[in-house]
Amino acid sequence: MKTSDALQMDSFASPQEQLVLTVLHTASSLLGKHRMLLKPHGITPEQFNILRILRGQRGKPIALRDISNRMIDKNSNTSRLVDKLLTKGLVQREACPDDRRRVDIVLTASGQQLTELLKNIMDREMSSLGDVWSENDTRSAIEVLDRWNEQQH
Amino acid sequence: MKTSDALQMDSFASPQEQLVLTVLHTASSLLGKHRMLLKPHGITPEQFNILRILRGQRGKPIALRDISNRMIDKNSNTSRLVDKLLTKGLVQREACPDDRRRVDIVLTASGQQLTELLKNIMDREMSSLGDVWSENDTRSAIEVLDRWNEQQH
DNA sequence: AAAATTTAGATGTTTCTACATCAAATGTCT
DNA sequence: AGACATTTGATGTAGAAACATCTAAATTTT
Repeated sequence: MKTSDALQMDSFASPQEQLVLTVLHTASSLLGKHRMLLKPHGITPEQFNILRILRGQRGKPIALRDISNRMIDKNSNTSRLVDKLLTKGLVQREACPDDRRRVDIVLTASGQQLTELLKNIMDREMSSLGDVWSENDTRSAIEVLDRWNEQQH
Repeated sequence: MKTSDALQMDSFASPQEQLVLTVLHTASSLLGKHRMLLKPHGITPEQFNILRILRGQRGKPIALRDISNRMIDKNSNTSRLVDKLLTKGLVQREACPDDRRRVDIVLTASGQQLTELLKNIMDREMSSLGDVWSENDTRSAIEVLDRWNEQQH
């Protein structure tokens, strides 16, 4: 359902307002879909975000701080999200020798296994988007959105 | 900061994945900005969403159910959000004569006043987006995103 | 080196979300 | 009409976000 229909709005103050609402609505919808896909495995999208970051490290430990910096939602409380993953035995904490304030995180074997499984699920979902979004359209939409992001901070 | 820089990603599996992450990141960033703008007035973006819907009614009562349908985030618990607005004296509940299950909501005078103030703030914010987003680019980005939304449900 | 500042992470608190459940009113079906 | 299903909204609850605060360790300043 188009955003204007989903929100039952028949007019917008400006195309810019419409884009803002469309982005917010699309994000909420995408996140809902991700939540649904991950739920059977007891993982939230926020937790998966961390798993994906750790996977990108290919075994190299990464400090909690650096995980935070790479999160989609910078407000997420990475400390407590990692706690959840720890409880599930998916990640391990390691003391950081050269800076004792830091806490390094790595995937455990079962964490790697689950992450691969989830990544396959998510990749399949992403690749299905190719049917709706041509590469050109996709790139131009990215460019438009990022133009706003570049202005921030 | 561009999304790829903000997330410190140097490559994406596909442009489609990049767009998904860009949409999520942009939405989080937009929402953060809105939260910041509304905070001095004790209103969250979710609450403002309801105020904006009520404003669109121009005094005509609207059932809680219909507010839910028009919310950006369909998961929002409209019942409890309206409670917050009630406590602040911004809205009023009214019994609905023809269907006693329903609860109609209207803005109070002070609710109208605050909503106008907040709408001015948000409109000013939106119109500043015109500097980054040309009308053509904006329309095409909306079209691309909505193409995915149309596929859902 | 001592003092002051900054940084990394944990934790406390309040509010909100996500999800399930519940009760009452309405609608449907036979 | 009576039984069953659906709709509308409220509410209970676990967990997460938002925000502030706190401790320890490192860095900078003087």
